Amino acid sequence: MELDQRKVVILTTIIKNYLETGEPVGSRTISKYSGLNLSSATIRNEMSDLEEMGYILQPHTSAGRIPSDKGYRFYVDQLMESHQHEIDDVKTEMFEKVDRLETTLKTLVKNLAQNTNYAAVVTGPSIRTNKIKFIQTSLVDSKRLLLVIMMQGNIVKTATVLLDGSEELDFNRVLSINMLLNDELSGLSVEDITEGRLAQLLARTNHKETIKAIVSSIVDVLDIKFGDSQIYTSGATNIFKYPELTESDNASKLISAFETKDELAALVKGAEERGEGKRPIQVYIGDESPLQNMADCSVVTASYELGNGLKGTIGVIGPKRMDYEKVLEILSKLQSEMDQAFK
Amino acid sequence: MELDQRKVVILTTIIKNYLETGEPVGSRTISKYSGLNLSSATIRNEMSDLEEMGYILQPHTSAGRIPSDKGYRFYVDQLMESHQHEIDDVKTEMFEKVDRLETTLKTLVKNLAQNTNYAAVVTGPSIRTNKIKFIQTSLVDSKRLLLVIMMQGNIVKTATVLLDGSEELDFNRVLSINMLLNDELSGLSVEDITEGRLAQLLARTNHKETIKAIVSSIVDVLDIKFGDSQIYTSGATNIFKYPELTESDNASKLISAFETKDELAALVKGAEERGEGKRPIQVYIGDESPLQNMADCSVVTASYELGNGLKGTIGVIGPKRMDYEKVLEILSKLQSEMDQAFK
DNA sequence: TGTTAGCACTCAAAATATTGGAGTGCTAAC
DNA sequence: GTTAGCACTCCAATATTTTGAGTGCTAACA
Repeated sequence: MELDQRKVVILTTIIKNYLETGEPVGSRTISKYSGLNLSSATIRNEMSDLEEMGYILQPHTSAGRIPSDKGYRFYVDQLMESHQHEIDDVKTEMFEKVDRLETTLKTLVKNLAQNTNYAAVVTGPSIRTNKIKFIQTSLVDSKRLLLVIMMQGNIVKTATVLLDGSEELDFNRVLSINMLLNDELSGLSVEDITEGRLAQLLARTNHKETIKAIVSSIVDVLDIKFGDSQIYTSGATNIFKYPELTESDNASKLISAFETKDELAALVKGAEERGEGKRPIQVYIGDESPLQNMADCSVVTASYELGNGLKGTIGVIGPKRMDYEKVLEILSKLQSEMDQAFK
Repeated sequence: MELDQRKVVILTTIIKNYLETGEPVGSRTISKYSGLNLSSATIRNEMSDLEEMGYILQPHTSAGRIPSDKGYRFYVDQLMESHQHEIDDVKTEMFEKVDRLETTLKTLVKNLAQNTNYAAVVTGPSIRTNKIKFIQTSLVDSKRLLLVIMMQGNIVKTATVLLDGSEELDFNRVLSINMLLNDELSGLSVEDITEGRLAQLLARTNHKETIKAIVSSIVDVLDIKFGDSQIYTSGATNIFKYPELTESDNASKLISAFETKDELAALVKGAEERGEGKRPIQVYIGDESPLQNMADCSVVTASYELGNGLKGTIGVIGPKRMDYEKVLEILSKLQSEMDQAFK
């Protein structure tokens, strides 16, 4: 059977109506609002076809129809087509304009949640692949060094290094250690700090123990798992606005995912990687998402790039009957707002 | 009417039973489990008295009784009495043993939620009253300084200072600026940084614009509102385990409080201040809590002290039928664990 | 005088029955 | 190909009944 123009109109009408109301849509409703001027009986015939083709389904006999995942997929693909220019715009360059990335991301995620009325998640660039700009240590007391690392994009990480006290340090020695560290390590990412590098470093100093402790701290701070990578969420409570996400213990599971964040991080990062080379906005509908908990949700992700390989992701999580059109629009709007913020 | 021994036993039995089951308790149950060897009829007479006195109430005629807030209050006060030694123990000194306070607090709050099955919240010491240990700035590029501040308790804050470029800086100039800053500001809290201080500082330097920018950054970073002060939460989803907190849109409100955190911060801080000079553990039952959203909850808070005026609070939020005994116990246990952690 | 058995009564919650209406599929006529 | 009409289905809302836990009161008892 073929999906002709009339069927497309009917399918779209069903979906749009269902997005608004969340109730199954009956033939009479479509007959009235599709603009096709067909009687409900005719519509019924077409709906029967659409159901057979898998685009819509009945929750039970004698109920109206609701879109299936396949139906949503068709709708979203169509939408992506017609918003192509906006979508391609999202990828943007804002490297080095960043001053307080953290603050910006927090604001961003908040706006996103408020504007969409869905839950929002934003990840900052991964530090694992980010490169060290400079390193600085300073003496806190006889057994402690304060370690400050600045990464590309002006992201700062700090740690305290505990010393065993076997090597005496003073201001000048710390200064030379700093010079050595910067000389050897700046421009590298954690992944670049190999055994070989370390050996090379140690060959150039008398303070071997101290250097060992510092480097191990550096790796510690930067070599963190998914879960700990910068991830901000907002609007988790928005899911309470959609009954289909709240029934039984769905709500509990979803909220829990937002509380622990690592599942979310994996989801969003996964989207980023899978999106490699593809369009920068991706939509997962229901089961398409890799997460069990999200089987009743749709997830829309957009990646952004700060340049120099620093990438992050913005995501919106809501019910399957999400207002996809609005979400796509907002994602591209936020992009330009971020541009403003980093001017 | 007097609350004699027998009435106390009955009241306690009602409360304990209700804590376990969450269901109204009837006279027959008490007759069986109180150990009093009285018939249900006698118990009924006593319950009638207890109700008149306001310790218990009936959700509706011909239902069993549940504790009123007054009843809970009586029970908790009694409990506090018998656990006095544990409770007084909670106040502890761990100043300067702290190495990564942040990590510890995160672990603490997680443990607390897991052990109690309630929601947990922990606040770090307020930075406003914390004193500066040392300050360090370093040149990032011609228009940017990296500012690192270490506070008492080895809490580190960083910021980037934007310069207008009117004053040229080099390594040695930054060094002298650092010395000056430490000389003038270390040992002070933000509250101590007055106009007078600033003037005094400026009198000693040629880099007036730079110093102004730096000090304003320092104040910015440290002089933050309640909401931004260190606050960690965990186990918000535990509230789904208690139906009485989930019905209608209670859950939504509670979870939302956990998401935004500032209300929570206010609650917990408030407890800390109101607890000034009193016992270090406090219990708020239902309406006793200053927060609307928490009217159906009980909140137990304990304050800890790192010494030198650095105080924080640990809180547990759960249903009114909270296992108060267990919570009090766990709070004192966690305290000793923290001691261990900081050895 | 305090305790208890017994009984009539109450009321929420669970189980069951009733109804209404939105929606469908099918058929026959246009 | 389109449509009116009709019998049929089934959810959801409402009403009804049943059940049982619990109460208060009274009268008898130790």
